[in-house]
Amino acid sequence: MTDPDHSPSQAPTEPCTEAARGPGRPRSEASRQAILTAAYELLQEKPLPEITSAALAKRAGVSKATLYRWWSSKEAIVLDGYFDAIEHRFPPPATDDPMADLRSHLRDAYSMMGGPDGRIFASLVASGNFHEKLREALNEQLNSPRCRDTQKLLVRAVEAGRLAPALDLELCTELIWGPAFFRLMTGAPIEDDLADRVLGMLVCGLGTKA
Amino acid sequence: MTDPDHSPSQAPTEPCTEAARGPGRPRSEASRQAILTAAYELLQEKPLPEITSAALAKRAGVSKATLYRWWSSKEAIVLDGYFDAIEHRFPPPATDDPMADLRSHLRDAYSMMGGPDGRIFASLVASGNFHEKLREALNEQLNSPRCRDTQKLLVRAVEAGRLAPALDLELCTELIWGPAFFRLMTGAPIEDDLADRVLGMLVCGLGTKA
DNA sequence: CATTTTCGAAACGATCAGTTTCGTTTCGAT
DNA sequence: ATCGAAACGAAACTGATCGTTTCGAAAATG
Repeated sequence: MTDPDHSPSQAPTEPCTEAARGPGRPRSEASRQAILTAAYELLQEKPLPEITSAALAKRAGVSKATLYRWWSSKEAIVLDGYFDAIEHRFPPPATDDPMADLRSHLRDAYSMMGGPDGRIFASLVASGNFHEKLREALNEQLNSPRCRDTQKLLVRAVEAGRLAPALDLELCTELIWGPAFFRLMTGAPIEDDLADRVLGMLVCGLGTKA
Repeated sequence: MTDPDHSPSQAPTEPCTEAARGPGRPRSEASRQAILTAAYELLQEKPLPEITSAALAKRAGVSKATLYRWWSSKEAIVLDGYFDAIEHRFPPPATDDPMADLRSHLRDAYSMMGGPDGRIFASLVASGNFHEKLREALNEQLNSPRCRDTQKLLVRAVEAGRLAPALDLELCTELIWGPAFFRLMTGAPIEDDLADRVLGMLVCGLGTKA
């Protein structure tokens, strides 16, 4: 019978970041980089389910054996490649104007979501629905940190008296990011001015101004 | 190769409800229903990619040939099964209180999203990322109609003076539905009171009260 | 130089979507 | 009644991809 495999063997996903101390041939750093690069390149060309381990190996110029020696699954490789590529983008702004920072942060995020990396992100999030490991990694390494960034900026705006005190920060974050997720998942484009429009409408509220 | 363009996609989705006109054995309505029911049952048990056509056929008590005689793909079958099951749920409310209607509409939607049907919806939306046909069908037959419902209620609330005039209805809708999509895609639960909290925060806005 | 480990090539076994074949069944039309 | 067109079930069949393994050769360390 089929059983939801869920890797019986504990994942060798442990990619000894540190140099091998023991004797013997050390891991090839060149291959590692080639694999991560190939993964990101392929992600730009096709959604995750259409990326085959064979194509990945071929693009990277390594064998499949090498892939599975260091990663537990195709998903793990591709995710690493994505993280590796986008790791140092969009550091949260930190000027002395909290609202400007918030707007700038949102613009960065929405700009990313609207471009090629957004499509990649969408395909990863979508795949997360079918691979709990993938979803968790995505949440822990991308979504949660980004949401924390947003919340820090929100807190600063509240402290500066620009936003209402006692805000539900988590809900705020979801309202802010919601439209991007909505469009990502429905396939609608994310225009350049969307971030500003979202922020504007959110700050003002839908209600009639008293 | 035989003509790959069997029937233009979604056409066989709506098979003759009436008896077949031409000669020959008419289509088995029992099989059709059994297939749709089986599809919905399987969707409740596992995400779409894990549903095999063989399992679908077995559950419905039909042969795979019958499946593909009437549907063009596994996705089309499953989508039909889902639509068939949820078709007549949650008609948009229409009392004389626009804001109450809006709240009630949102509660219904979020309640669905938070339950088993929401998980199914999530898996379908996620799969839509990898099947353009599926995404389009989902948008046309579910997302767009629901958003139109929301917008109608918004318009009525505006006309009643309960919401600000000249609202960007599309953006409003995305803000309203955004948090549900966000949670659906990150795997976070959707609590019973989320709809009210979203609506409350949206109507008031994040800004400091003037 | 010996040890240890990697690497590439290829093969393996399994699964799945979708198609085809074939013999049987069903029903409308004659 | 009966004929025949089309639907039906069972199962074989395509063609593709998957994760994983095996094996010998290459290479880096001590």
